[in-house]
Amino acid sequence: MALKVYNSYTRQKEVFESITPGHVGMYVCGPTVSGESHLGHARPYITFDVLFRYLRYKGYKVRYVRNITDAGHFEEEGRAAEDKVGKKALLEKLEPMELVQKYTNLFHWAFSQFNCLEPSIEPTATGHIVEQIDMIKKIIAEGYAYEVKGSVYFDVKKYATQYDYGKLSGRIIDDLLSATRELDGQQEKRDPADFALWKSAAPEHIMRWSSPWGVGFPGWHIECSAMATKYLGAEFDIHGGGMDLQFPHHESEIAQSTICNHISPVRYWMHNNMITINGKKMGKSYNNVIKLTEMFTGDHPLLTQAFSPMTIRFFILQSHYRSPLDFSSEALVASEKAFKRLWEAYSILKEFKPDETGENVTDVLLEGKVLNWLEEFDDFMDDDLSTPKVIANMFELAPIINSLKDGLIPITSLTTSTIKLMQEKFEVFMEDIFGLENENKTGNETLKGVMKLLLDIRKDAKNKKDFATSDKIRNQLLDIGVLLKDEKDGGMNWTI
RNA sequence: GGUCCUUUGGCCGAGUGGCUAGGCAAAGCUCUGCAAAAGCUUCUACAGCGGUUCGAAUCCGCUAGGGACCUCCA
Repeated sequence: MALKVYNSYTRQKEVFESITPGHVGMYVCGPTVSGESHLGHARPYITFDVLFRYLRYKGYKVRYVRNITDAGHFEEEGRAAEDKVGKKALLEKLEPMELVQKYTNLFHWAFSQFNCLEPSIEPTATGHIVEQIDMIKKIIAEGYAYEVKGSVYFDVKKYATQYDYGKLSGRIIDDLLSATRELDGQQEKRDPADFALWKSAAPEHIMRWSSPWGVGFPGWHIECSAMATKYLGAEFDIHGGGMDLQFPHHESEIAQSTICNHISPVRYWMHNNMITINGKKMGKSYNNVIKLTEMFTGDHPLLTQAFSPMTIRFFILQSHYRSPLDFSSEALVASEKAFKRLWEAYSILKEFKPDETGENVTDVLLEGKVLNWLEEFDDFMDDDLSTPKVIANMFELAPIINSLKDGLIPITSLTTSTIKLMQEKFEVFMEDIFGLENENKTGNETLKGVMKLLLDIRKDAKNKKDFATSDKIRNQLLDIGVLLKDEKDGGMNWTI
């Protein structure tokens, strides 16, 4: 089956066909490193990490470009231009690049916790000022930008006469052009809908570069256009990002690149929906953010406990990326338990020795069901990354795995090849595609030795019906977070 | 105000007109020294009203609630 993705540009699911067979160019808008990443940021980077992993699974060679926005851009056109990064740096008495480095490191750390693969290229805006200036020059030469007092603006009105500005975001150009904004400096622009390509820098502005139009800094939208063009070409396959970036950011990217390269830059625009908290989007402007470090430690009034990176990753995968996802501690707790149960079943599955069974099916019905659920893994992913459905199927299989282990279902019910397929599919989807990983810290050899000793003592106690000792060991271990489970055959299991 | 989206059982969330989504919680049972885990079973919902249809959570309309974007935002 062919992969289908929802293209925001055409507003429908389309069969994915890459421009260059076997290769995919993918660009995702990265973080602005002027602050700490919060829960909302986890969604796009995990979503597109799964897409990246799935494309590779499908056999594509993928160049995944995700930028770092480290050049502060103005907060609002026309208003006194403020360099976000520069401004905060003053307050914290740090060099701008020191701050950028700090938050970039933190970002990298958080997303490695999420087991996100590193992008193929992670370009920084400050490292591509030259490319951005070149691109602006080209746009001016093409006649779609004009300079005013050291700033350069894109001429949206002119662009709209030939191209469909507003198509991606469903904007009506006349509304945009007639929109009136009571902002200072608005007079500079020929039309309120015009956006800045280059802003002249006020003297107090720390981040500044020389340009043909004077000292200043690049507009926000131009960095993505410049870097995407440089590393992926004039036309590339996938551009991803949060829905809130559709307008004006992505709309403007299309305009800039189209004028510069004479071709619409992106084949498939993909946008993830927002994470909400009490029904409201999580965002700086709403003052309702929960930072990732707070999620990991549980140190936030809205959190009843700490939540591990894998719990959060699983929580995000349990909903479809284009649906809004409402955060609550309760929902995270549910995901934590669900993930634990699923991973446990997966671990059990890994231990199966399929050779014990044969090629003679003793339960045709079950065999058929299992095979069907497994086949659907791929179908569901092909259908615009329906991760929740894949997970639902995994949960259909979990009781079967557990029953096979406990002997409630004879192992001979399924053929060798089915067991092997199940093992293979679970491994590929859980680990390679979903990027989930074991969080148990049971790998330490010393700890293992100590635990073996404790279990031996407890087994002896149990055999002597010394339940006081047996329970003491179990309860005290539970107090420090080690869960003991007795098994049917008298064995014992433990997890942290 | 404009554009668009959304409203599913106690909670979270899939849902392509006809077939049990799934998870968490809760209850009962089985297993068990007791637990835990596991297994089985129960709880069967689609905001309201009207329409289309043999048949609608799914399509259309109206009403009500919620949200996103229009300004930095993933």
